[in-house]
Amino acid sequence: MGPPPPENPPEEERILKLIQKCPNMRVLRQIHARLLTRPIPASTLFISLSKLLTFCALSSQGDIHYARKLFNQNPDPNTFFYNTLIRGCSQIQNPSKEPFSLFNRMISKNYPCPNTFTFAFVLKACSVVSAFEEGKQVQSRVVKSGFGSSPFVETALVNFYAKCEEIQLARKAFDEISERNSVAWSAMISGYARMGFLNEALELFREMQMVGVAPDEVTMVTVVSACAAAGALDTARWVHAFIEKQLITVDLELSTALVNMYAKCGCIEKAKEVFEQIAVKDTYAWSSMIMGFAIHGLAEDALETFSGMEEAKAKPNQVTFLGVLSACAHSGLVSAGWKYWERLLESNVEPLMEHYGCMVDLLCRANRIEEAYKFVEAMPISPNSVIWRTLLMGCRKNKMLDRGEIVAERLLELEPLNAENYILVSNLFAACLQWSKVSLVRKKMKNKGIKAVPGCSSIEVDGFVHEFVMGCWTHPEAEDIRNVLREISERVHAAGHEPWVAAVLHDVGDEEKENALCEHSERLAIAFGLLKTKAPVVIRVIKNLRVCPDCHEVTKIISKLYGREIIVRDRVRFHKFVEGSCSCKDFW
DNA sequence: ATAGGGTTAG
Repeated sequence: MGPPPPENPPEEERILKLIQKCPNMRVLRQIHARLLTRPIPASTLFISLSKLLTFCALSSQGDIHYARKLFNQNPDPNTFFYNTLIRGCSQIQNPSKEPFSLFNRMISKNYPCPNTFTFAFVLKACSVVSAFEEGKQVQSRVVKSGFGSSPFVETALVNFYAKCEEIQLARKAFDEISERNSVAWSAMISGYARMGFLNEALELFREMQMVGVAPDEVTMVTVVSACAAAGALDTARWVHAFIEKQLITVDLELSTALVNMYAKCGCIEKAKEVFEQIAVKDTYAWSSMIMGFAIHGLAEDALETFSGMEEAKAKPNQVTFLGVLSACAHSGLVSAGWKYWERLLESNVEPLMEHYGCMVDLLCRANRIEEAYKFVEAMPISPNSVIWRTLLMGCRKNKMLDRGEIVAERLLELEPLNAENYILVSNLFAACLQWSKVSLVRKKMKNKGIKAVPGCSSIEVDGFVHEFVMGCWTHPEAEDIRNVLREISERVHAAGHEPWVAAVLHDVGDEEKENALCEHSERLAIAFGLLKTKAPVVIRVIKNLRVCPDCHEVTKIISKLYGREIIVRDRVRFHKFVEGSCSCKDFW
């Protein structure tokens, strides 16, 4: 028999014990009330309130409103109080610049003094909302404070610049770190990955290993994402093999990144294989797979996967529904699309602009332009330019001049400085043979001095990504590429293809228009692929815009004439050209 | 108490 438990432990001990295992807000409120009504030593009260604040601000069971209340009730919040609230309110659903205001309050009152935790948290908070100006102010305080050499602050700074897409500044901050650990390397590689700079990301990854820092699973996620963004399959396979050889833990995040990588690199089978090996799949993993099927035009697989997700009791989120709806759109499954739209409305997921966009796309691809227009008119949120462009593309395809002109007007008043819009409107008029209106649009565009975003295509050869910009001949092997293009042009012409010159906006003669078509970036990339590789190697091209109708036709013909499989990932989906036809069945 | 990671319409 041990000693009997003390019958009346002191109140403060009981309270500290309660806080220790505080399970939810209800209990927390009770504790808080007790703290305020019982006589408790000041030091205990102080520790208790700190713990309560930490729970409210950071626990998934917490409540940020209550955290703010606790903070505001404190007449003299110390640095820890500030830090905790700064961190807490950057982790909520819709974070604002509130963390920066809190930081500013410390600075302007000159009390309490920020420490390395403060700087790391507030920089993180700025990165979450891409508050570039605010973050720069924090940075200048970091310099003055002398905390600039903390590895946490240094890494937070790299991450902040990277998230604001200030990649040069990120690199500068990274280069200034004296002791780089894997966290710092990952932050920098992640920055390159998000910008789609595969070559830079890989170079840094190699350098990291050269200086003897071991990559971990987070590093690999960033490298895998870089491969996905670039659509570089050879490198992707190498990276996957590296992960297996180095026995790097393939956790849920890395698995999901791999699924996405293979899907974005055009290897949907491999994506599926990785996906099926995930033991417990969460919403991200399911969504990634569904989206993968969608961009490959495999609607049935996408919808089956969605059913699997429901059976597995994983909760679909906004991205999941985007995948399902775009899968329906890409395959012309109108009634299925409506069905899932209903499901979306029934769920707790709030439909975003993107979901409306999918529905408009679904209807337009199925040539139900009037239905799509009515759908847009009934939208509870004001349609954005993407919605109008989608409608306009539908009008162009169906040569609906009157409806198209109405849509064009809405589009141009909403976004009068985007070259893409003028090109689209001009294409509508060209499709309807309204040549005088075509030249009017061109003039308008010229007068406003608007320049089109150039088409840009890339192809990976021997582990290096080669980029081609429309009409740009700066590649070292430009002369050889030009010769290949000339040969393609002749052979395609001999096969009876007539170029679709309406796709060219320049005020030039037909022959020049034809030449301009031949300089579309995907043609340069494909020509380079023909030059540098031999069958059965698949020519894989990534393009920043959508494939133009003429290039789509020509690529089909090339695949037949040259006996090459060509896979083009454009802005919205994959096109797999084999033996003269495309996997999209000309529906895109 | 700190820094780096996965899905996102046309």
